[in-house]
Amino acid sequence: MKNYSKQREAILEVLRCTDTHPTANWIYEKVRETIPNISLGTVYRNLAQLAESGEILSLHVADGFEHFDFVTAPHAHLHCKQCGAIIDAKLDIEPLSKLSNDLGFTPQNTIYVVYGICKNCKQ
Amino acid sequence: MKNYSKQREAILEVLRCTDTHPTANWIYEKVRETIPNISLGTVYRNLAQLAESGEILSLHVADGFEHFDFVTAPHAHLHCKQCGAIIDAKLDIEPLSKLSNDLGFTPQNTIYVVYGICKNCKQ
DNA sequence: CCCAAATCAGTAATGATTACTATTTTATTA
DNA sequence: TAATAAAATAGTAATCATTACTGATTTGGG
Repeated sequence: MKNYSKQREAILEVLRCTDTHPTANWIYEKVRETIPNISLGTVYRNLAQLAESGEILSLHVADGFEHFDFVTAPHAHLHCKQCGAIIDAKLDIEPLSKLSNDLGFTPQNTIYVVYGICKNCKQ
Repeated sequence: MKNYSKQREAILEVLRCTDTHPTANWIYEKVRETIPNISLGTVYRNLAQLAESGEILSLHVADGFEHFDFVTAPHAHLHCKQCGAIIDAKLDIEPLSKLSNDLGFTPQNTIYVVYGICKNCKQ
């Protein structure tokens, strides 16, 4: 059902080696350094597939871009409204996925996004 | 700085009277019933302004649409990957924004999205 | 080696959102 | 009430992240 591809491997590798939360286009530019003729569509398709299978996390914040995260363990994302940075934060509360059972909802994963202003932008 | 407009009033009224989490276009269609020649751009502009001022909540989930919520108090959103429904859920944990973080981040509001499958779609 | 399914590169199309402009509305002051 | 500037609007055009499509290439199992 799911075959190996060196493109997908390279995409995962790029994501593994960054601590930011890049967009598809950023990853595309990065992967092009090793696979110059890779297609942007290929990047999108593989990212969607990896997110679907739970290997990576897809993150939608209020900047109009889809962001990706190699870390799938529950954690919070602090999104600076000014500079656009997405900062990881430890989650020292119980994940929400435990809560939603009384509604008959089967949770798969939870995204926490805190909007605000980061340290740098505040001065 | 901010003047009254009957268009903004109508947009807020539509949002106040729905328990779903509509998109700009859905709100546009609804407001057109009372203001037939309102412009879609006007709906977008006012929703952005209302979200910016904190009167409503802007919600980005993995369906490519921006959704809006009249309820600004912290609560979780259960998003069904199958039918696309967004269901409100009580938040019986301490909101993330209250948590002190040593990252120097100034939180303004937090969005909680739980992805999964809803009761109906599960059968 | 052979074949079917999966994946790809390259390109075109989609469509939610934003930008632009000339006109109208609002709030204030005289 | 009239005059004025700022804010908001309708209508339309432009943007651009993402998706869809197509014919070629790669993968994996027998």
